[in-house]
Amino acid sequence: MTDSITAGDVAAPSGQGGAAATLRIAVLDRDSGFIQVLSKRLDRLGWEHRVLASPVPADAVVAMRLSALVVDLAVLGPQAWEWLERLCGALPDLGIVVCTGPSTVAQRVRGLRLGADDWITKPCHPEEVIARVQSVVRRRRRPSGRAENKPVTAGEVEIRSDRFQAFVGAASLDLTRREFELIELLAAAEGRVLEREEIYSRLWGYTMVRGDRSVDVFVRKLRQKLEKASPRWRYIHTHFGIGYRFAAESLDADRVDVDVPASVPAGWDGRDQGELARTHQDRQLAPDAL
Amino acid sequence: MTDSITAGDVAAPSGQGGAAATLRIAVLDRDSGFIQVLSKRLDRLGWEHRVLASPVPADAVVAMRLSALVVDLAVLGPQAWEWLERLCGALPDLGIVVCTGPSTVAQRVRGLRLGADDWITKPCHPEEVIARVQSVVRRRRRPSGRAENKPVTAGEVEIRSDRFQAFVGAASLDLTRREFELIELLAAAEGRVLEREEIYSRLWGYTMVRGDRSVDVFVRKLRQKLEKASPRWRYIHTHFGIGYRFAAESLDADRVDVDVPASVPAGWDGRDQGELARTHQDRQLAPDAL
DNA sequence: TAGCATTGTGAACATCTTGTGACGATGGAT
DNA sequence: ATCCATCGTCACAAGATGTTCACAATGCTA
Repeated sequence: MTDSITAGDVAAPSGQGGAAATLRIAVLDRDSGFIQVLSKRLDRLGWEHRVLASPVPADAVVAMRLSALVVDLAVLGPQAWEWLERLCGALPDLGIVVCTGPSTVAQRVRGLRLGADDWITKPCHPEEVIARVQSVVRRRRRPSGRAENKPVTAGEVEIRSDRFQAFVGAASLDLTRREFELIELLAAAEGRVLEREEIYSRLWGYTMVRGDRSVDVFVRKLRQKLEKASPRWRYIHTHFGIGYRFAAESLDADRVDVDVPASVPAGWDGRDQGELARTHQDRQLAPDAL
Repeated sequence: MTDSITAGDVAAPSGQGGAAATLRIAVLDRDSGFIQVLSKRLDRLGWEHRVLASPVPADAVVAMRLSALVVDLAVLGPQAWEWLERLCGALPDLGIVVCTGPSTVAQRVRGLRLGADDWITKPCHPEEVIARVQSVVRRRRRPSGRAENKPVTAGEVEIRSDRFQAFVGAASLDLTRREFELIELLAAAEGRVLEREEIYSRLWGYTMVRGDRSVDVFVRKLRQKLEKASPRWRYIHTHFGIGYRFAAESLDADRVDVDVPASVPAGWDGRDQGELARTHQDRQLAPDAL
């Protein structure tokens, strides 16, 4: 929206390979001494960072794609709480570290309850600020074991996180980054329905605005590539008014294959397969398909 | 910016349908005063917690299946760092909050780098400890959300919130979003009568205008689908002038099955089953049915 | 039993959602 | 500087879902 910092996009929250990803930080503060010292440290660490001197609208913060934000509530003035609450609501994935002057226990508790991840009282040592930011960010990327994950298979496709790519046999689906993130996310949900909002916030890192069609568009692109590579299967199922569900289902009439064995009793729906083949719209499978 | 900590001061951001999951906490400390006050607070919150007085081997901590651990490094003695590092390595998902006496910046940074999620300096207010523990735990269980809920069963139907759908055996009821929300709401009420106004406001989010028939219409749609999928049962009962009640009742003459035992007094109405089968209308239950 | 109020029904109508193809912006690579 | 891949937004069309309405059926009260 407003501006980007420098380099291309920072690793999406979900993403990240093994190496310590570069962090992208913003500091919202006016204390020039503090800023100067902190900036110097951040530079040395190689973290992308920028300094904001005045309350930035939550939307603008969203556009910055930050890993974390260090903020002095004093800069925000009277609407500090409101601002904080809105920001936390819009960016559940953003690490927020309040670093501000003397405060009461009640204030700190309130800030933390509103969604702040940490609260540091000034004066403080910049090294501690950095350590706490790291701590906050560290927790965010939980399933760090991406590298160790075995490849996931569903129907004919094999999703290999180590290559950021999906395959059918030896052929690559040639997925782009977003497409891969999407299929990975869906497949990881193991047949659960994921709401659009959740998909969006996990892929893009912030809250979806009403009317955004990005998820739909990427689902279509993914479907096209899946269809081309594995025409006899359906993988992504639409749940009207809700979102999408990933489950490999064979279109071959003689049997109903699903990536989860021991699952679908035949005659799962009373609908004929033909209709399934015609549309992505989908009825639920048996509950025990999980 | 002044405020006190009153009871329901700030709703947890996670708020919404799912009741705040019970947390399981351990406190490793010897400061009896601190422990006593903190325990009292934890009790009131309904969190499961236990107090440990001496360094517990990491394996033992694993077995406790904690959400978070509050620890005073002083208890650990000289091997505190080593212990901390081992624990963090073994349980990357465990929230670790160090709560200990005066320390240097270097010590705090070291602790945080080793894997601690937060560091509180004593003396401190127990409310702040709790708020920081919540903050630490908050992000850890984000993606779970709705998936945690076990499926609800009533009569022949199984309501699965992870699929936004209800099933009878292997067959889906093919509910739309609103229909599903309705059955979910009714079923969650466990046999209580829900007034129209309440149903409306919980599903639509605003208050019902007089004369709005939406709830009735959706009840009918739901009934149709339930009837088709499970003809020998009645699930939604009308309470004239009030609203609806969800309870699985078998139409088979030999016995009256109800999903909520002890709710419907036998011979609950003096009506014969035949009439029940003919209409949805339903007399009030005995007062204790509430 | 009559009469009014409440609820059940079916269908028409209004909205909202999703699938799709195309386009312009952006950033990296050649 | 130019070319290419990717992304995200639009506008449109086809469907699905949600709402409203008129009327029938049922319940409650006088």
